[in-house]
Amino acid sequence: MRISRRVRFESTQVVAPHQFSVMARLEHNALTPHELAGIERVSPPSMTRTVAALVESGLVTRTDDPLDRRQVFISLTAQGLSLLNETRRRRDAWMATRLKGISAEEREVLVKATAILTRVASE
Amino acid sequence: MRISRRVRFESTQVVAPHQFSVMARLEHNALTPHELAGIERVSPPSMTRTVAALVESGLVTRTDDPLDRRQVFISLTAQGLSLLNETRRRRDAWMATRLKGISAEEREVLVKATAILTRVASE
DNA sequence: TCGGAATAGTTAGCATGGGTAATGAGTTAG
DNA sequence: CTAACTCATTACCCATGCTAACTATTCCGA
Repeated sequence: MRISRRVRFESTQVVAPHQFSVMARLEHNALTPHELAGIERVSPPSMTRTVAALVESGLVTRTDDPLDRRQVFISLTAQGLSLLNETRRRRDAWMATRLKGISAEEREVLVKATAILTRVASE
Repeated sequence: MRISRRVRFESTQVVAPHQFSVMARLEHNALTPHELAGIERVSPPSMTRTVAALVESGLVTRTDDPLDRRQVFISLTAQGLSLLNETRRRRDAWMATRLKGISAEEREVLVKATAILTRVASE
C-alpha cells in the first residue's frame, strides 16, 4: 500500500496514474470502454469518467463502431502516444533513482515477483 | 498499479484502505497527526481528514498533549482495535484465496521482494 | 524578556478515481 | 415482434491526494 502510493503520487506527474494505465492499454489497439473496464477491473461508469477526462485532454479519441452502435472505440491520439512515452521516460527515471543501490540478484527477485503477481492477478 | 488497485478495492471492505493503514500504525502506541502524516507520507491536511473520518466512526480518539498544547495524540478505541483485527482477518482470507496454487518457492520470492521494496521505500 | 521564526493542526477549495442505481439506446433470442 | 440482455452514460456519493492560508502555541536569539 505504502509503495503503491509513492509510485502513484511521486512518479507520474505528467498524467494522472490511472489515466496512464488506460493509455498504455490503447497503445497497440483501440478498445471499447467495456473492454477497458474489464481489463482495469473497474466499473463501467468509472471507465466512462476516465475516458472522458482523456478525451477532454485530447489524449484519446472516440470512434463509433458501425457494426454495433451501442459501443465506441477508444484509441490513442498522436499527442496521447507521445505523452505516454514521455510519462514512461519520467517514471522509469524516477524508478531508476529509487532502485539505485540494488544488487543484480535483488533485481532478479523483483522481476520474478512481478511475473508471479501478474499471473495471480490474471486469475 | 493493477494489483494494488485490486488489493485496495477488493480485499478490505470493512474499512477504507488508507484508514486501515493508519489504524494499524496506532495499534501499539498513540501518535500525533504530524507523526502519522510523516509515516504515511501524506500532507498534514490529508491526515487531518483521515483522522477526522476515523474519529467520526468512533475507531480512534483524540487526546490533548498536556506538555505541548499544539499537538494531539490519536489512539485506537476498543472498537477500532476489533475492526482492525476483523479487517486483517478478511484481507488475509482474500489474499489466501488469491495465493492458492502458488508454490513454496514462489511464496519465498514474494517474501524476499517485499523485504527489498520495504527497504527501498524507506529511503 | 520580547518579538519573530518555527511547528502543529486545521479550514477551504480543487482534482482523481473508486462505487451503486437508474436510464436510454441498440442487439439478440425465443 | 417482444422480451431480455448488453453497452454506455448520467447522477450522486465517498475516500484520498494536493496547495494555500489561517490560528494557536512554542522556541530561540538579540
